[in-house]
Amino acid sequence: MRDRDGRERALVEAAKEVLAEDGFQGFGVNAVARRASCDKQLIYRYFGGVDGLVGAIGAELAERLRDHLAPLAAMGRPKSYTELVQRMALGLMQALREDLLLRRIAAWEVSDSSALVKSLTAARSRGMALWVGETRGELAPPPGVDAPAMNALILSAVQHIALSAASAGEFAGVALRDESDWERVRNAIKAMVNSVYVVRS
Amino acid sequence: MRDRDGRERALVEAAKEVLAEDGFQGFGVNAVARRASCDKQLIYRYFGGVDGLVGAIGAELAERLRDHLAPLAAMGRPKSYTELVQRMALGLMQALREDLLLRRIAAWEVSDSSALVKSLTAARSRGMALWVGETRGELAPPPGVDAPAMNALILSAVQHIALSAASAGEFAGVALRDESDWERVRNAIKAMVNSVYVVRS
DNA sequence: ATCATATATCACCATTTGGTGACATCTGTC
DNA sequence: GACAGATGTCACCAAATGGTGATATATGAT
Repeated sequence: MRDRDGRERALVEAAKEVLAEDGFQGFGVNAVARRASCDKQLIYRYFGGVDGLVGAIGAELAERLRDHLAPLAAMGRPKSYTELVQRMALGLMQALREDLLLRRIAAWEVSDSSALVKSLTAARSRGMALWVGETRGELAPPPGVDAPAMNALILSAVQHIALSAASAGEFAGVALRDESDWERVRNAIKAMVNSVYVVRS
Repeated sequence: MRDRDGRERALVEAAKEVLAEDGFQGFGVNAVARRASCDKQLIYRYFGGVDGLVGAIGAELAERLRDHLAPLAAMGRPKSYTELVQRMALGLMQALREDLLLRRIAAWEVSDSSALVKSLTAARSRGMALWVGETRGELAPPPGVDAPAMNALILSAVQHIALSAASAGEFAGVALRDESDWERVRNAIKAMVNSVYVVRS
């Protein structure tokens, strides 16, 4: 037996590269096998087809996301719920900006409802939840706010902005190109989180 | 000459149907021609290829979006900037929920940066801007808020939530299925817009 | 050394895609 | 009616895709 584990890893690696570079549209057994310089038959044998390959990517996904969020954890515990959410939002935005693969997967998620992609969605969710669970501590949202819904909106906004930036360079007339553009977005996000979770008197 | 105009319209109609039903992945000359029950050659002759066909869809898009937003206009002028933005956000959300084609185009926009799709993005933007221009009146955002950036975030959130709902039925652990789920989201959006544009003292 | 098995490659299949050239048919003009 | 241009259909092409059977090659146990 030559090096099965190595082959499998090479295939997963190739799959991630193809997905990142060509997007989910060009994603398939032929492209991946070509990239990995091996026969596509191996994909069927080792992963049972493209589904298994995607599953393998998903398995790494939570960890990958966690790595992106790690620097945030190093900042110490957030002092308030507001700060927690701000970090989460800005952290996710930064991760998406840096990581082409993450963006491609996020785009895939909203473009396809096949079971194939559900596993990816689940993995990403898990990654986020994991991080939140770790850094949340005792912090709780102010009463009278539907925090889960609000956070879903905030994360939605971040995700969509990041995707639009990469594909169109702007959204709703707001440019999303150089660093000053992003500074503007960061400020808007902070302000938004601030006002949403402000303690009313 | 048999009925060129009719053919062209039939082709555009077929293109919209294919795009709505199969998404942009299955979109191509073959599928459209098959759907329109005519030869694909006509697509090349009349539209110069798939690009022209997409362009024709784009041309109808602003109007289509405007139709969706029309009921809102019938509510009379908003009393405050907050109300204006709320209506815009909820209106866009409703439009996306109702209109599969709109969703598919939105998904396409974040998945593909080809010039093909740029025209669609532009058309959609135009449609929104058009409506805002019509109903804005004298209303202005409170000072000290970066309204364009804030609105971009809000619309981003709406758009992504609508897409996630259709493809996954949830986002960030928040269910997006029955009407009570959506009521929850509507309330969160209203609350968000409210707090963001609240007049501080 | 032998033999079964895991590993890897190749050749091939039917199907679909985007695209084009050749041909038939209809229609308005002269 | 004859003719030219517009309109429509058909057949075909090369390329790529997902998928599979047959076959070679290396490895480990006996």
